[in-house]
Amino acid sequence: MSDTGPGSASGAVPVPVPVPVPGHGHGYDPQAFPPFAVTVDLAVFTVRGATLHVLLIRRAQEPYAGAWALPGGFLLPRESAETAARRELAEETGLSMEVVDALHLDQLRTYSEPDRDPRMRVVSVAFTALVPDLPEPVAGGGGDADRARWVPVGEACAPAFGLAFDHGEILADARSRVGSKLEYSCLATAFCPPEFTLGELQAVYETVWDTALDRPNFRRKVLATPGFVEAVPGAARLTGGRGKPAALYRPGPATTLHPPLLRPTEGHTR
Amino acid sequence: MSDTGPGSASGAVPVPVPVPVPGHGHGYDPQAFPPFAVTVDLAVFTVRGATLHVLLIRRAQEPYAGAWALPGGFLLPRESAETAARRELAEETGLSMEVVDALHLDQLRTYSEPDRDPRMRVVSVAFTALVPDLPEPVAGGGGDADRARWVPVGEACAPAFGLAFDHGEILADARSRVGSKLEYSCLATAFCPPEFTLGELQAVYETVWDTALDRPNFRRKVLATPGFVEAVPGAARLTGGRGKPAALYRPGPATTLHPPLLRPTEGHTR
DNA sequence: TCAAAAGTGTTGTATATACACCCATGG
DNA sequence: CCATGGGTGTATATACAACACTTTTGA
Repeated sequence: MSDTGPGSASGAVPVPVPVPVPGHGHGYDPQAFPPFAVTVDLAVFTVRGATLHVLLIRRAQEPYAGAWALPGGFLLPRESAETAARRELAEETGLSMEVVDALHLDQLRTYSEPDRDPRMRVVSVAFTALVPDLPEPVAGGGGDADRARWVPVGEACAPAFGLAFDHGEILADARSRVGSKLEYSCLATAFCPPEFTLGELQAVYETVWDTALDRPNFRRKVLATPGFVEAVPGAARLTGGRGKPAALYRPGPATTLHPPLLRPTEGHTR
Repeated sequence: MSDTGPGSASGAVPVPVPVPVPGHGHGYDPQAFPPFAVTVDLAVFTVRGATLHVLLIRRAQEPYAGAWALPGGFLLPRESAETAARRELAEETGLSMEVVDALHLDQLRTYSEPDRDPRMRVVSVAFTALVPDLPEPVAGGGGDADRARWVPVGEACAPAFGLAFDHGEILADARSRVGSKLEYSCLATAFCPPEFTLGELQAVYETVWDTALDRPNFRRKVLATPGFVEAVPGAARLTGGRGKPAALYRPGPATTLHPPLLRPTEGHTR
C-alpha cells in the first residue's frame, strides 16, 4: 500500500462501474453484479505508560489529506481480509512478517455505508490488533512508518481530532470491543512482552478499563483461571525499579476466561 | 434477489477485472483497485419444538445447484450490508419490511477467502438473525420462500449435509456465536413471541445450549437482572396445555446482561 | 530505615446451587 | 385425584470484595 496513503480506498479514485446494477425485483441479468472496492482498516492498540494508545497514520492524499486515519488498504486480488490486514500491519509498522503473523488479530466488523468514502463505494473490513509496547517506536523506521504515530485513544476519539472517513466510529467500536474482550478472553497478555509480571498484567486491565483493581484479588482470579498464565519456572524475577522483585509469567494455553473477569460496578451492584 | 438464487454470488458469473491489481510495494497506479463482488449471507435461527432450526434455501443454479445454502445475495450499489441483509430476509421469508426492520440482526463476520466462490472473487458479510417460531411456516408463501425450509442445525451442520460454498463454516460460527450471545445479552427474548412465559424463555436457553437448567434458579436470575424482562401488567395468564397458567412477560429495555447468565459447567467448575 | 512494590491471610457479605415444597389447571 | 407445569422458600457451599499484614528490594 505504501505511497497511496493509508485508510480506506487510499489514493485510488473512482473507476466506472463496469456492469451496472442487477434489478432488485424479479428477473435481472445474471451476468451483472455491482463491483465494490474492498479494504481493511486496522485499530492497533498498545499500552504505553498508563494510557491506551492507537496507531494512526497521517494521510498524504485527498480526501482528508493531512488528517489522521487508521492504517489500512486494499485487498489484493487473491488475498483474504486477514492476510491483507497482516500485510498492511507489517508495512505500516515496519515489523517483520514473522512477528506480525504471531500477533493476535481480531475481526471487528465490516463498514459498508454507501457514502463512507466520498469518492466511491468502499466496503471495509475492520480489525483490532493488540501489541506490546514496542521497544522502538514505529515511527522513524523509514518507509510508511514515517507517517505513523501512537496517539492516546482519548485524544483520537474526540470529535475535534477529526479522524478521516468513519474511522472515529471504527475506533470507538474497536475500543469498546477491546474492553469487553478483556472480560472474557485471555488476550490481555497480548499487550505484554513475552514474559511479564502480574503487576504489568494488572496495569493493562486498569489502563484499558480505566479503573483501579484490588491487587490481591486480581492475582487470585488470574491464578485461579487454569491456562491463563503459567509461571516461568527458572529464576523468577525482574524489577521495574524499587520494590520486591516479581515472579514472571508467560501466556498460558487458554483463550477464554471461565468464569469471566468482570469490570467492577459497571452501572450495577456487582 | 429472487431469481438468481440465494447464497453468495447467486446466479452471477465472473466479470473481467477492469483495472488489474495495484502494486504491492511502493509506487503503483493510484487509479487502480481490484473490484470485488460483495454479498450478504444470513443465518436465521428459530426454536421449534425443542430444537434449534436454521433457515435454508435450495439452490436453483450452478454451482452447488440442488444443494442447500444460507439465504443471501448481492449488495445493491447504494445499500449498506445491513440494509441488504434486511431486504434479502424479507424476500426470502415473505415477511413484511416492517416486521423485518424490527428484528434483531447481528453482524457475524466477513468471509473473504479468495476461493470461497468457485466463479469469482466474492466477499460476504454474514449476519445472524433470531426470529420467533413463525405461526405460518415460511415455505409455501410463494416467491422465493417456496424453496426455503427450516432445518435443525444439528443436521445442517453435519458435513454430509453438504451446504454450499463455505456456508457450513458460517453456520457453525453463527451457532456458537448465538450460544455465547445468550450468556451476556438479552436477546434470548428475540426467539420468543412478543409476550412469553418464563418457561418459554427457559426452553430457549435449554434448546440453544442443549442443557437442562434449574427452574427456580433460572427465574430468579432473570428477574434479578433489571430490564431483562418486564411483567405484563394486566391479567397474566396463558396456558400451554395442562398445568398452572403462567405469568406473561415482555422484553425489557436492557440489551446486555450484568452479571452474565453463564452456561453450567462448561468444562470448568462453575 | 523508609518507601515502594510483591505477595499472603482473613473475614463478612453476596451469590449460586440443589433441593423441598405449595399452587392451579386439565384430563 | 393425579399428572403437569408454574411459582416460592431455604440451607449449604462457594465466591468475591475489602483490607490488614508480611516480604524484599532500592535509595
